[in-house]
Amino acid sequence: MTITQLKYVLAVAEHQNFTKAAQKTFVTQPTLSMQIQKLEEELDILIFDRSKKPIELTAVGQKIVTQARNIVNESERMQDVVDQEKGFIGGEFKLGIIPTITPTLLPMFLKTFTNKYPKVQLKIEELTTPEIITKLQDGHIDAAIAATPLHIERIKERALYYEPFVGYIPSNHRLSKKEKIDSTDLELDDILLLEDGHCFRDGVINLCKSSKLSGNDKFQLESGSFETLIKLSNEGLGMTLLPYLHTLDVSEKQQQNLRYFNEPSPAREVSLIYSKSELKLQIIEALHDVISGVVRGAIAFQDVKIIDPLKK
Amino acid sequence: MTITQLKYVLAVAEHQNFTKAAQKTFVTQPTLSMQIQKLEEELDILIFDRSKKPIELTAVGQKIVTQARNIVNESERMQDVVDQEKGFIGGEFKLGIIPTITPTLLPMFLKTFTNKYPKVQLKIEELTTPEIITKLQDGHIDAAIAATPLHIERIKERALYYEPFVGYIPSNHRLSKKEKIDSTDLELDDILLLEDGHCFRDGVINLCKSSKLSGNDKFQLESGSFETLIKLSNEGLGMTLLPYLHTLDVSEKQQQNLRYFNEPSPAREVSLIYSKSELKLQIIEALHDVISGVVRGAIAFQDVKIIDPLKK
DNA sequence: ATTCATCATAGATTTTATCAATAACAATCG
DNA sequence: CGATTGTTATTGATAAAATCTATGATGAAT
Repeated sequence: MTITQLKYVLAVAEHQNFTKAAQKTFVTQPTLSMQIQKLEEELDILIFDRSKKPIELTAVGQKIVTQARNIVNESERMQDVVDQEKGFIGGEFKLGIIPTITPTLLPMFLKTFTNKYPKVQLKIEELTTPEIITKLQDGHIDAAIAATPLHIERIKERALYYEPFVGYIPSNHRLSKKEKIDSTDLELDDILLLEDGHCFRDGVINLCKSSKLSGNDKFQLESGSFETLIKLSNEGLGMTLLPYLHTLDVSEKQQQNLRYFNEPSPAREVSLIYSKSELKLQIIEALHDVISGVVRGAIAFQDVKIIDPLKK
Repeated sequence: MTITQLKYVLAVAEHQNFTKAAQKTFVTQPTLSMQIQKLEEELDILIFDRSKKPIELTAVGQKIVTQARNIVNESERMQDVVDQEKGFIGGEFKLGIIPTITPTLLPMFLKTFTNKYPKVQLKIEELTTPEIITKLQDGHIDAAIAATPLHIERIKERALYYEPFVGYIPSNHRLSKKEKIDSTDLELDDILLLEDGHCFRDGVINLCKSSKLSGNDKFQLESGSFETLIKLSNEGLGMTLLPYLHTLDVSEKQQQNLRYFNEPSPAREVSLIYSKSELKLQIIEALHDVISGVVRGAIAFQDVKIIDPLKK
């Protein structure tokens, strides 16, 4: 049994296809076939059921894959051990970020980080929360930035900051007169939301439910960006909710439409999350320090009430 | 990095000598040198300090060895995973036993076990408790039977039975008249003990201390076997203490010299202990079931008071 | 029936691990 | 101080293996 063989097994298990797995592992398909056969022979058991289309893991195969992940993870951590001892912080690091955070947060810390840790090659990918979770578990990304708490097994969370929601309320809206709004004021019907799949949407829906209405969805426009939402809102189609950091970017004129919540302001917790296997922990800690340092100045709310991003 | 290379590193780290490590791993010394050099090159760090005699691990080397143990352990568990799924219980299994348990317990369960699990090749080694601890941690034995609790990190304990101490008191002894003895009756000066290194000895010393005397060692005979102790005791050199199972073997005449303790009788807890990595857990469980089943009939004491084997 | 997608097999090739022999080095001893 | 011993490193040869290209086999889809 070799580590290489185990990596091949993981690749095939993931893609359910020898040919694709071969491409991903940069070898030819026969190489994969042979090596996996050798492993199956050594363990004297079938890992894959090749009669099914697409190919499937056998019952034992499932457990073998789990154990293989263990071994491969541990083996990849060897370089971490050495790096840590050398005080070296570098190498490729894949970071996932949810779309509602990227445009505001990324510019805030990216330059600082790459300056401070020039040897780290950050590969940033915009992903939804569910995508992040599976990719973390499969080891396709090293860490991610998402709204928490997620309460997911084998995923660790390290809070970066707490970001309050802010109401964006056009002048013709019923709440426009209020200087500060309250979560009990919200009615799901007249809030413009991001399209489905964004966890920010779920958080907001959850927020409304907890106050008043349980949403009859007769009229709803949904968009993928806050820019669009603001424009729609200006057209008189309803209010919307923005994450605080986003409000720093809106034009001066539109700033007047912002209405903060009475404290405790509803907020989302934004965390750096990563697998419990804690690969590349040095880089994760470096990221955490840079980001929370950079954000600390920008957000200074006292009392917030965290909204659960997953509860539906 | 290959699993083989990691095993070589572990072997050299253990023997502090390439030549010996090569013999233990059944390859030639140049093979070891080369493979370890390759690994050092790949990680770009020195694992061994070859200037020291005998050879030493570098600081990073220490951590690499720890991580290598992880990986090698996990990789060896792969076969376990398969075996478990197949319901197969077999293979080589190295079991350590402390000398004060072997002669009585081994005959009780060995035949039953090998009959029930003919595919397991038990390799039994008699070892002292400290030897067992290091060998468990180094992965040289799979499990061991010893007096517990040990309170050692990374070692799990599964109690097999509780074995009371029994006094062996020759007719001329001051306690001979009593039908049942009490731990407060014991005086360290007149108890014959096994030689140093046997944890049974430590347990007994501890027992006395907790009652009366803190031992001025002006007169002490020490032996390596209970047989000898009994004979010495018969010569009038003092009483001794025997573990209960051992008393089943003494001659009828000598049975009359046995004095049980008032309940709660001091006792030792005997456990199957194994590394937290839980390799070959199926066999460990099989062993546990067989042994505790076989002993259950032999020992039927109600109330015992466990003596700590390590507290000094 | 033919095509397509997919995995297995065969034989050639390259890479790698291992070995035997020996060199290099350091410590020890006479 | 040189010889000896115990140790690791180096070298070149050999065996083992991993991988590749080309092709065969199989089953599903057209």
